Amino acid sequence: MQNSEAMALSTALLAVAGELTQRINEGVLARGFEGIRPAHGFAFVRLAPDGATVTELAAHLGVTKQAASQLVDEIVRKGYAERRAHPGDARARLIVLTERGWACTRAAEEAAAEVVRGWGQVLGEGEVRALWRQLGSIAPYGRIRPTW
Amino acid sequence: MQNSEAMALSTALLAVAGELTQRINEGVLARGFEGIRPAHGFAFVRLAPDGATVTELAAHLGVTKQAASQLVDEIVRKGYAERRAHPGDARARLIVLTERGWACTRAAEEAAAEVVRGWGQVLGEGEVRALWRQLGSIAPYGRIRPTW
DNA sequence: CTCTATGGTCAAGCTGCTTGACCATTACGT
DNA sequence: ACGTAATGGTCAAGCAGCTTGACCATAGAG
Repeated sequence: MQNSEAMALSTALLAVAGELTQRINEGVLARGFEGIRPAHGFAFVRLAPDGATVTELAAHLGVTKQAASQLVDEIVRKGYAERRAHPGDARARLIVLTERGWACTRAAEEAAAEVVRGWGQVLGEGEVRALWRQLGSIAPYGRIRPTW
Repeated sequence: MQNSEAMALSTALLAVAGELTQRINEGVLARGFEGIRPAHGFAFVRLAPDGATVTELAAHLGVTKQAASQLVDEIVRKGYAERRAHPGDARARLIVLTERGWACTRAAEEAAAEVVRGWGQVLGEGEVRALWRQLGSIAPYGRIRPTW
């Protein structure tokens, strides 16, 4: 594959990713969750299963732990998460989603599903699943870099 | 497709996009083009064919024209582009890439090709082309939003 | 039971974006 | 033509989110 073709593929991927991010964020805001930015969504993804420490969150987001701490301040202040004592390490705090945080996460899933349904109308269900499988097998582990 | 599946697909897409952006940027820097950020790359894409005005660039990047103007200041100062008189509109200026700007664009294409080759080793050439076709048909027109 | 490493926060600074104001040129309405 | 509004662009100030640097509390290693 030629370099220019690789760049065309890259551009298409980044365009789709940019639009997806924007539409999910708009969908979340439209469902009444104010003051939420895409970076918060990436944080929620990491917090959702069982919570995480500030340091773990920082690694997931690819920022300093100070920045992650500030982000946690913000979502705590807005009622989406809370800091709890960490079981087994008195230094650490476990950040967990509140019920409102979970509701926000569900809203993001709904918004994502809306966008993906639109893809399904263009590509068909089978191709969307193929896309999922392909992206899943080339996606890096663990970390998401919301910076570009 | 369930909401949680749509979110998993979205997460994979965004993870791939984030890694791609990072790797392209690293590749460009490694080829000796300093002081370049991903946002510059998105600008170069718009400037490459025939140049563009600041306002057009702002629309492409999804930022204010003041921000686009500052970005142009920066890439002009670093020697990647220059402002020329606009033929046919004395208010406007046409921003065009310099030879160094073109060299940087080619470096970005090489870096993108490296990443895509890696995908080819996992998926195979045919699937990568399928990915390209699928993404191309769901990509939005014109604008890229480098904000999330 | 020191000594070092780790989790977390506070404080200050920087960068890239925004809003607001303004000038030059163009397009429109009469 | 001519005056008014719209458009392209820049200057200036402010702000939000990130960084670096310093620091404290607890954990783990010897």
